[in-house]
Amino acid sequence: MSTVAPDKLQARADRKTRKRQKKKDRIARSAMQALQELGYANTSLRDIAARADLSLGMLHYYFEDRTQLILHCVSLYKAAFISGLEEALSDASGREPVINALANALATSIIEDASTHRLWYDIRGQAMFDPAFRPVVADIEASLMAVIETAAEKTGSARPGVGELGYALIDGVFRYQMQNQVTGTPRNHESLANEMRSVLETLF
Amino acid sequence: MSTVAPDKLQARADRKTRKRQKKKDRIARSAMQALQELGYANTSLRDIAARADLSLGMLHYYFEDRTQLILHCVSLYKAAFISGLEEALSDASGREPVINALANALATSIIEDASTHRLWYDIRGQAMFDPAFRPVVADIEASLMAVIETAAEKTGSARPGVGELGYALIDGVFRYQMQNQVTGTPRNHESLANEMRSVLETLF
DNA sequence: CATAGAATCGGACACTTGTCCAAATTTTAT
DNA sequence: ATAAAATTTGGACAAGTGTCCGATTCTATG
Repeated sequence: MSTVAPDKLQARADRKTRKRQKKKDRIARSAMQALQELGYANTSLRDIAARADLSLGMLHYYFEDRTQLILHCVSLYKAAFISGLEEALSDASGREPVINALANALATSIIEDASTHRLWYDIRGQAMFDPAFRPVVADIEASLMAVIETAAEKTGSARPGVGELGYALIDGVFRYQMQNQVTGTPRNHESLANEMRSVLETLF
Repeated sequence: MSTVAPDKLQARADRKTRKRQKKKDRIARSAMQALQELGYANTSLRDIAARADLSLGMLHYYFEDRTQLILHCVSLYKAAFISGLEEALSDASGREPVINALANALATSIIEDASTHRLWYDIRGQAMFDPAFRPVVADIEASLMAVIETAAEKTGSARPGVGELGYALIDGVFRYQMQNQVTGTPRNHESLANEMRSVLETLF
């Protein structure tokens, strides 16, 4: 029947699915624009399609439904933010340098990606009501705790549970900084980093 | 024309508006049930009407629109939660008692009113996208910072900005505790209070 | 008791939503 | 070049939304 070897067929199918993945990523990145601006509750598929210059049917062709599309967007957030933190941390060693690296990376992200984080907090809140979002949220939070944990180890202040508690504390400050950045009182990098540094000093 | 004295008329009008306020409160308290369960994005006026045994027109008769109704609900949250904290704090004096009172009050509220706080965090998140919610949110947050501030004074550890930073830190832990309570791993009062106490010890 | 005004109801209204599909177009494989 | 498959389109569709209003019932006032 088939005129080509099975492994050829396999490779071909793989190429297809990889290409499809890339396309999904591109669509999701476009969708992010609308989601970041309008928020989960106020963004319709038509908003996304319009801002991304895509037809409505396309979204359904690449994503099963609205939830799957948003979930994909959140995964992209995770990849970008977490790997940025890990990189910043990997370059540092010694207590003060590690604290500085973390504080600086967080402050930079507040200034550059405030509206991305705003969307993240929106989705995390939705997960409190819609269980469909919980696995992705739990996954991201676990990664963030792991980042805190390695930072704690690098500063020689690793205690049991420091990842979990540290995440909650840092997140509280980080979210509040984001809120001020978005709703009225933006601060500069130095001010944000200083505040975060003082928190990390008492944590580690 | 009028056969009664003007102050009589005034008193009558006042009684009317007071009665109307009470009714609005009662409706809002009923609406809370639906909102707490379904969240801001997934609660329609029909959900509210059904669960509160009210007609759809009633909601429009007492509240200008959906936003006003939800805003009223959030105000009720503020009144209940903040006054509870203030009361708990007013009974205590001396460093350890104050820290204990605050930690206990917060832990109790996590256990008893987890889904109310879940709604609060939902609304606070909405405020990041819809400016209509920001004044109420800012008002509540200011009250919470004031509570932290007085607690700091009572423990003799008042520094400039302790209310703001303290709020961000405590809120981070409080929200995370709420999340665990709601999505899977509920803890008992002692465990919650202990964690919060250790945070307050380092803050104050 | 009569009656004006408030309170309540149930449904109409215009609009938006997510989902889906048949047809048209483009890409790929033979 | 031709057939087959993948992609893209534009719109249809039903369900759900907030808002609003005429008709009805209740309540208090004279």
